[in-house]
Amino acid sequence: MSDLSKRRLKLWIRLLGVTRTAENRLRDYLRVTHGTTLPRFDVMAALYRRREGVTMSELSRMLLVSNGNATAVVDRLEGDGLVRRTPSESDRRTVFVTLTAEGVSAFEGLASGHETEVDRLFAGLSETDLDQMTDILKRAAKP
Amino acid sequence: MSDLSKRRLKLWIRLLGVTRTAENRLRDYLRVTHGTTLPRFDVMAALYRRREGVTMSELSRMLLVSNGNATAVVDRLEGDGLVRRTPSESDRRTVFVTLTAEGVSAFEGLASGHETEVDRLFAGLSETDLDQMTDILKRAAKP
DNA sequence: GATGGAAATTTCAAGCTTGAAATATCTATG
DNA sequence: CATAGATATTTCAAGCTTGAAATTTCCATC
Repeated sequence: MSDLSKRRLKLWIRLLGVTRTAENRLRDYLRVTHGTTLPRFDVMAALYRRREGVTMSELSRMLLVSNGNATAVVDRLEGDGLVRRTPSESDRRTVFVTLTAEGVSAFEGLASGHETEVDRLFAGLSETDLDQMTDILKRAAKP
Repeated sequence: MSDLSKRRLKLWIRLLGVTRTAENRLRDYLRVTHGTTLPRFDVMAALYRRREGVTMSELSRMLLVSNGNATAVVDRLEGDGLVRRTPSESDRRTVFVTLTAEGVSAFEGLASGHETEVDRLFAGLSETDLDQMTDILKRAAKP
């Protein structure tokens, strides 16, 4: 196994470390200041971006999680009135999920603090860094 | 909220995407070809690197997971005879965890395929990419 | 030597996550 | 039209994960 492949492995480990560190901090933020969780935030963020609603399948593809997972998180959010399921009229297998009004404002209450945390986490990165890294990530781990 | 902070957020989302994609593929590899899981692999990898053994606290710090999580995964690995707990002689609160001989060879059976998968996932990255990205990641998300 | 706070680990409940199986529906092809 | 395969979702069991509380042990200071 080549030196290059060893270096790719090292990079992966470092990448995982940065991601977990960031997730841990974002999780703390959400829990301490808003009593919520990262998976709930992720679902709400996806629905906020796609205000017209997404199907369960689209949602799990967007978040890169299993269907069963999407179902579970949406169930809980629905139970809390933050999200609504609307059956499709054209395809009876399909369900659209949307944020309720309450969900929209709950998300907006989380989002700016979340963005501040991300900003803090990556404060060490310049514009050039962002460009380079974006460029590199585009070539990595194609699904 | 500044343009720079918006770009940091975008980068974070992209980073998360790459990480999840990679994790999903590594999870598949471990499940399909070895019937095991990512958290078990992570623990074994940490113990393989530190063959003399680590304490439970060290382990959870290395993996960036909670103590309770480390306990649970180690419990299962211990039940399968892949890992051993040895109480410290100098501090009765402390436990050292090590791979058993069986654990070492089990890990070696996983590691090279895992490395191949990582290599595939990041095949699009040149040496320069690796250098740049490593450099940038060092400045990101300091714990 | 007592003791109060710190540190290491485990326990536990609740939530998260996966993957496989079950259900329901749709669609293309004969 | 029948039907076989594909697609959308849910269900479920098992494992993962967290965070808080409980337990035990250590250590510094009195």
